Amino acid sequence: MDSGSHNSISPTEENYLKAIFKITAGAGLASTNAIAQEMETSPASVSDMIKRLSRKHLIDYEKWKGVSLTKEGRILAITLIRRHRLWEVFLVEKLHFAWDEVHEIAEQLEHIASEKLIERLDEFLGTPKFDPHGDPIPDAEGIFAKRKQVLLSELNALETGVIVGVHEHSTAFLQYLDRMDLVLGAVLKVQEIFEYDGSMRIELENKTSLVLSSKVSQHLFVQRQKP
Amino acid sequence: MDSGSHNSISPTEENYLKAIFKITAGAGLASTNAIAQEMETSPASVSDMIKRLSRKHLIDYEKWKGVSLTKEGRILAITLIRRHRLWEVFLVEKLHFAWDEVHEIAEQLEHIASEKLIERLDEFLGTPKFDPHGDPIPDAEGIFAKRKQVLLSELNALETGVIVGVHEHSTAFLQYLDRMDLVLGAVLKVQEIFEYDGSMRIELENKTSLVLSSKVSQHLFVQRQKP
DNA sequence: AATAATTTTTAGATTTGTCTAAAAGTTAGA
DNA sequence: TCTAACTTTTAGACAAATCTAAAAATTATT
Ligand SMILES: [Mn+2]
Ligand SMILES: [Mn+2]
Ligand SMILES: [Mn+2]
Ligand SMILES: [Mn+2]
Repeated sequence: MDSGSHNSISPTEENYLKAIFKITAGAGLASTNAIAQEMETSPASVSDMIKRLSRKHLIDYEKWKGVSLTKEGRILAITLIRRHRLWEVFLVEKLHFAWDEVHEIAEQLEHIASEKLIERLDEFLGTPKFDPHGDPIPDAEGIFAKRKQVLLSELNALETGVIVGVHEHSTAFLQYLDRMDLVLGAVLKVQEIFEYDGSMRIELENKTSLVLSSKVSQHLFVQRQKP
Repeated sequence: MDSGSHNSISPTEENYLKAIFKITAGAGLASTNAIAQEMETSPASVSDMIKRLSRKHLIDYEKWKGVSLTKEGRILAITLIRRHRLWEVFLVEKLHFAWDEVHEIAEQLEHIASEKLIERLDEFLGTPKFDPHGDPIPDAEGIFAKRKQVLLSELNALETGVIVGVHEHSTAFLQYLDRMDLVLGAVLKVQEIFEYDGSMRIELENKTSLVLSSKVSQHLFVQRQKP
């Protein structure tokens, strides 16, 4: 169950590990301030928590230097991400939640402690490789699926792509995409790119034509389609 | 969301409300000692918690007198029971857990706060009326399904009954029942009752004959079958 | 290099939930 | 009724997680 230290870990500690993983992208250093911002808490609280996580050997830490995850800490963080994304799949696929409604609930569900539960859930869902936002779901060994993807903004005129993920997870963005039928799996063709403001005109399969701001095209992941 | 008081309620507080509901069966008084036993904690801690719950108007309390749930506290307790039992159905029906494995996990899942989640789950499960142990699941208005049931020990010789629930939820008992094929829905006929120790011989549909101790027959709920 | 700005840590409080030990109140027995 | 047994409450401590304010260290600027 508790891979490594027999010390139990609280939901709060788990959230810190996830935050550090996110900041460091798995390896590298996270600053106190960056963690405080990610956790929406004060730097002083982060300093306290850093000591706790360090005592539990979940992070490496030297005063004034920033922190990095230990192997054990990284495994735990990836487990958390696996749980979070599997629950998101469950909420969307089985309970028919919209993709902008699931994050908050998964944020709670990810802390349910039962290895068997998550493996059964994975099986029940058909071992999905990506969550409803297109983010990869690490397998039981912690390996993330990889995929050739680029930002929509990197496509050139006349190129075709399939939407496979979002680079921003805000409710506002997700609801905007829904409204525009820019859902995962949608195929689009870039018609023209306006140098003036970086916006682009695209066409969907049903011939709908849309103009997307550069902010939108920079937050959508697509897979190039060779014609 | 928070029916009534805008004050948030912690998982611990929720567990206390469930304990008080269980002791009082919805109405009546619960003593400090009884709550301490149910919560597996000290009477001193219970005294502290009683003050907190009283301040939040979830229980009525006068020193030295014992506590009772307010309307709001009772609604919350029933909501918890609803969540717990719905999750147990999910774990058994969808994730194929055994009935003796689900309590601990449901004990965690019941604290996930999202009204929409539980209503969607209910729908997904087909609005079940009873959980895997035969306990009634209150509906969204807090109404428990009722059912004519008696303890197996109340049946007379030659009477027939269907197993509909258990009156004890220990792992040992549930696993014993599994081993004996005494599962929910099993039909049995009382063949004879031994006055010596109150044990009874029963026959299952597949003609298996078993002798059950009085301890077993006093912890199994059955529905009488008119022949 | 000296100073200013920023980042990080420490100090001291607070809330929640728990504990043990001791005091206070209630109930039951002789 | 008076004492014994019990239940319940209070007192005082502690760990987790947070906060604000202040001190210390680092980094950037002149
Ligand atoms: Mn999410
Ligand atoms: Mn996601
Ligand atoms: Mn249970
Ligand atoms: Mn149950």
